This record gives sequence, structure tokens and C-alpha cells, in this order.
Amino acid sequence: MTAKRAESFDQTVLPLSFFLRPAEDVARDLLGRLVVCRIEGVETAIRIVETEAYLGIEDPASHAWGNRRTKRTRTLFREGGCAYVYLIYGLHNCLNAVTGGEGEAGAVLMRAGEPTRGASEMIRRRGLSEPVRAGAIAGGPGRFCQAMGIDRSLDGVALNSGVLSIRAGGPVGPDRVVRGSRIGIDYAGDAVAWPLRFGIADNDHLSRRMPQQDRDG
DNA sequence: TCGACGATCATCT
DNA sequence: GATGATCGTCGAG
Repeated sequence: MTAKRAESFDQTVLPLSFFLRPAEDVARDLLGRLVVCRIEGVETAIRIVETEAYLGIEDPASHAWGNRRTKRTRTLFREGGCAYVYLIYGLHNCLNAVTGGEGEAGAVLMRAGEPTRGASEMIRRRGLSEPVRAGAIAGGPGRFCQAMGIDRSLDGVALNSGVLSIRAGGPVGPDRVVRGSRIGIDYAGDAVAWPLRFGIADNDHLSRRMPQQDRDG
């Protein structure tokens, strides 16, 4: 499948008030939206197809669990509408959108997306060569950031800025949304089972298959 | 200052 | 499907 051109989606920058809601609501509503990033004059855009919600101080899977305020998590506690970028496994950057009011520490992790603009640049950043399989460019939080050139220097950047912004894109209806449990948080006890992972049904660019798709094989 | 571990990815079988 | 890579962050002392 050829990726739709970014120009075919609504390029309106979402207002920061979009993020001043519970992380769960924002995570679902971010599906189909565009992340637009301009690094060193090169603009790339990705349509979000998979997210995870982290609920903040009451969520054992969140970095902010138990009101844990450290140098790293400082950004998480800010008012919604800015980026929280952190390094995982000493290797990979992960992009989150901070949600809710100041001190809530809600966040939405961008897990996977579909390139819509600057695909050739993203392929180069990922060290791939064309043609590439669906999901190879931005199917996974680490890949997503590498493709867009996002690193911790963007931690705390507003999501309506010239460097990084979330655009209206083409939101998906409720019938196209599938949800399941989050990934890679086995340490989080009961929270492992919380259905806070959201994806677009039958999308080729998901990082892993969503539960409903497993039935079809 | 030190030890343990992690919201992952690529490679190998 | 299983496993090794690799280092910043956190908490204890």
C-alpha cells in the first residue's frame, strides 16, 4: 500500500486544550492524527496508528507512579500539551504526549505510525533501503522516534510548536478502534491487564498485532 | 559512588 | 520464537 500524502489530511494544529483530558481519552482520540516534526529544516509527518495511555501517579506502569518526581520525570508533571521524551534500555527514545492538568502526570506513548511525508528521509534515518515493509519505519516506539529524528533534546517541547506539532489529520471512528493490554510492563502487577493500548483495526503499520486481529490469524 | 534494571530492537534459529 | 545488546536513571549508602 502506498502511504497517503500528508496533504490529503487536515493540517490544522490541535490546540493544547486537546491534551487537557484524561490520558485514556487522549490516547484513543490521537489515532489517525498526524505528528509533524521539523529537524534541521527537514519536515516529516507520521499518522498515528497505535498508542498507549499511562495514567500518572496512580498507574504502577507509569514513571510517575507514587508521585515519583525526579529529574527525568519532571516534564511528566507539567500541564498537558508538551512532549515527554525519555531513553529506554539505554538505546531507544520514546515520545509521549503529556496529558491532563499540571501535577497529574498523565501521558500517551506513541507506539506506531504510518509515514505520510518525508518517507525517504525516514528510511535513511532508520538505516533501511527501499522498498520497506509496512511497519518497518515507525512500527514501535523506538523506531517511531528514530524515523522522525526525535531525541531527548525535544523533551518538554510544546506540541503546537514549529519543531513538533500534532495535526488534526483524519480521526477514526469508534468502530475502527481496537484496544488491548499494554506491552513491556510485566513489573506493574495488576496494571498489566488494564486495556490502555489503542490501535486502528487491521492497520498494516501496528507494532504488534492487536488482540482482535489475533483471532483471524 | 555503586549496583540493578528497563514503556525495545535486531538477529539468529 | 528466543535471546543478546547497551547505558541512562534511580535509589541506597
